[in-house]
Formats: sequence, structure tokens, C-alpha cells
Amino acid sequence: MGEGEGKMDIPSVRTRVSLRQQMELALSLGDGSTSFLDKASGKDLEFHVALDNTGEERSKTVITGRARVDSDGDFPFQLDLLPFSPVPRSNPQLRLPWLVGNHGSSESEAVLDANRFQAMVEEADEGGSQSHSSPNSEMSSFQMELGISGGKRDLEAVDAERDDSRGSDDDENGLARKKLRLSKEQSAFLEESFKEHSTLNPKQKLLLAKHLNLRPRQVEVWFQNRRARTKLKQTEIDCEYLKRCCETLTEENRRLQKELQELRALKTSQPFYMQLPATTLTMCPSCERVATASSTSSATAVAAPATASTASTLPFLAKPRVNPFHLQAQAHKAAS
DNA sequence: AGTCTTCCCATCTTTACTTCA
DNA sequence: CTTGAAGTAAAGATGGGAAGA
Repeated sequence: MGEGEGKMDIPSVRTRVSLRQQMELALSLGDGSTSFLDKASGKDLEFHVALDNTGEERSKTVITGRARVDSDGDFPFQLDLLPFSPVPRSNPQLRLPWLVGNHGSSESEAVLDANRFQAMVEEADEGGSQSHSSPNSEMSSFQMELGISGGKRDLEAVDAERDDSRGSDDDENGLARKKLRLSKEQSAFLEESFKEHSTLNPKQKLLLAKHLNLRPRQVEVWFQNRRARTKLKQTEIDCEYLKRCCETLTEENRRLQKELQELRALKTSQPFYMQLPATTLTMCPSCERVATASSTSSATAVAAPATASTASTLPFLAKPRVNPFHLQAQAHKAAS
């Protein structure tokens, strides 16, 4: 570390790596008495950090940090990721592009995105070890935060500021979070994936994220929101349908009430009404519904089509609610 | 029993767009 | 016609709780 500038008095560069296994790594370069950035101005810095959360040599990853501090204090910070072994020949050195340009911070704080870091690690590990491919492996929940603060902030402060694993990527310097807007291509691809499966397993999530150059968490959130909005839409549709059902039933009820009134009036004005052939018109004495066995009845002509149309819009009403024969028998009994 | 992950849900926040004075 | 404020819908993000491993 600090290989490029061996003689330079670097007051304090602290790098903290937090892993789920409580792995902690702190590097201290120098005594922290003078401004690191001042001293480093105009010079190239480089350091290496070996990460190992399993104790296995093969799972080690080396992070190479490289920075050049401008005279105005800007601190472009770039990390190169190097799997310890085996290093794929095709990809001996991986860069973390999302860090390049992430140097607007006045405190020169660079935050590695854990998930993309993992994706890169896995990419580097392709063809080699599959020890971290399990969705529930430790690497899947790899969290890393790396800060360079020139000795101004201690680890406790970093701790206090650290987001949890689902935390935001907020700029910690008070700048408003810039909400990502997915491109049309990304959205379209996600939509297509959603059509195929509305939920994702961890592997699918990682693949999608990789393909779309998004964080797995973003993909996960997109699918969550997509499911929620699909459900909301379906609820709205159901609600609309039930509303129509309700209106139809209300209308039918109104019509039947009217019909009932007419029948009662008919019964009053024609005392021999009940002596009509039972096959022509029957009424259940308990519920006073009208049923017929003959298509010539005027009541049938009114009631039947309406019931049929109701049943067509209300499938759950398709089954007859009353048995006409049962009503017929009851009507006979009541008449006698 | 405790931990971790994922999901759902409610809610907040940001962005893009529309309306209107 | 232009412009800027206000309103709104859509969508990304967050945090809490539940469930399962």
C-alpha cells in the first residue's frame, strides 16, 4: 500500500470493510496529524486490500485502490478488483465502473455498492470456484463500505452513518438522492421478464441485474413495485366489476319489487287468481317469488329474460335460486 | 430461539407531464 | 406564444412486519 509514493507522509487513510461475518478491516497510513489530501495533492496513490471472509485462500479478493488527488482537492477514486486466485485470463483485472466519477464528495467518500461488487466478484470467479454462487451464501449478503476521509472521521462515525443492507445509496454529503429513471430498454426488458415470471429467484435477479447494469436490489424493487401495481390494477378492475354487479342487482331488485306489487294488486282485484292452473303461474308463499312452468305466462315473459341477462353478467347467479317445482308444490299446498 | 432472506404493504420522494393564469 | 407555478400521475425507493428456511 502506498507503493507508488513510498516516501510520502500519508497521515491517515482508513479503509473499512464490513462483511456479514463481522469482518472488519482498518488500514491506517500515517499519523493523521496533517491533511492527507494536502500532502497527496497532485500525486498518484495506490493501495491494496485483501478481502477474505471465509479464511480460504481461493476466496480472497484483492481491491486495488488508485487515486490522484487534484490540486483543488478533488479526489477521483477508482478501484480495481482482483480475485486472488484463480484469476481468469480473459479478465485479469476488473474495474468497478460505478465508482469512476463518484468523486464529487467533498470528503472523498466512495461507497461501493455491495451487490454490484458481488456481481463483479462472481463474474471474475466464473469458471472457477462456485463457492459463492448460492443465493444464501455469505457473499450474497456481502456488504462493503469503503471510506477515505483523510483522518477527519473515525470508524465510529462511519459506523453511525452506515446504512443497513437495504439502505439507500444516498450521497452522504447532503446532496439529494438522484432517483434513477430506467431507460426504455431496461423497462421493456423488465416487463418481458415480468410477463414470464412475476417473481424472481436470486439467480434470475442477479442475471437480470447484470444484464441491465442495475443493482440486484433495484431489480428486486422493480418487481415488487410491479407486482403491487399489477395487484392494484386488478383490484380496481374487480371493484369496477362488483360495482356493476351491485347496480345490476339493485335494478333487478327494483324491478322485482315492482312486479310483486303488480301481482299483489292483481290478486286483490281478481279473487280467483289463485285458482289459475298451477302450471301457469306459481308463487312461493314464503318468499313470494314467482315461478312458472309455462312459457305463456305474462309473468314469465317479464321475469325470465331479465333473470337470464342477470345471470349472464353475474355468473354466481346463474344457478336458479329457487326451484320452480318446489314453488309449484308449495303454491298448490297454499291454495288448498 | 435467534438470524437471515424475501415478500408484501404502506408510504415517501422524485420526475415528467399537464393545466392555467 | 411563452413562461412559470401548481397540480397530478407514474415510478423508484424505503422501512416495517410477517413468513419461511
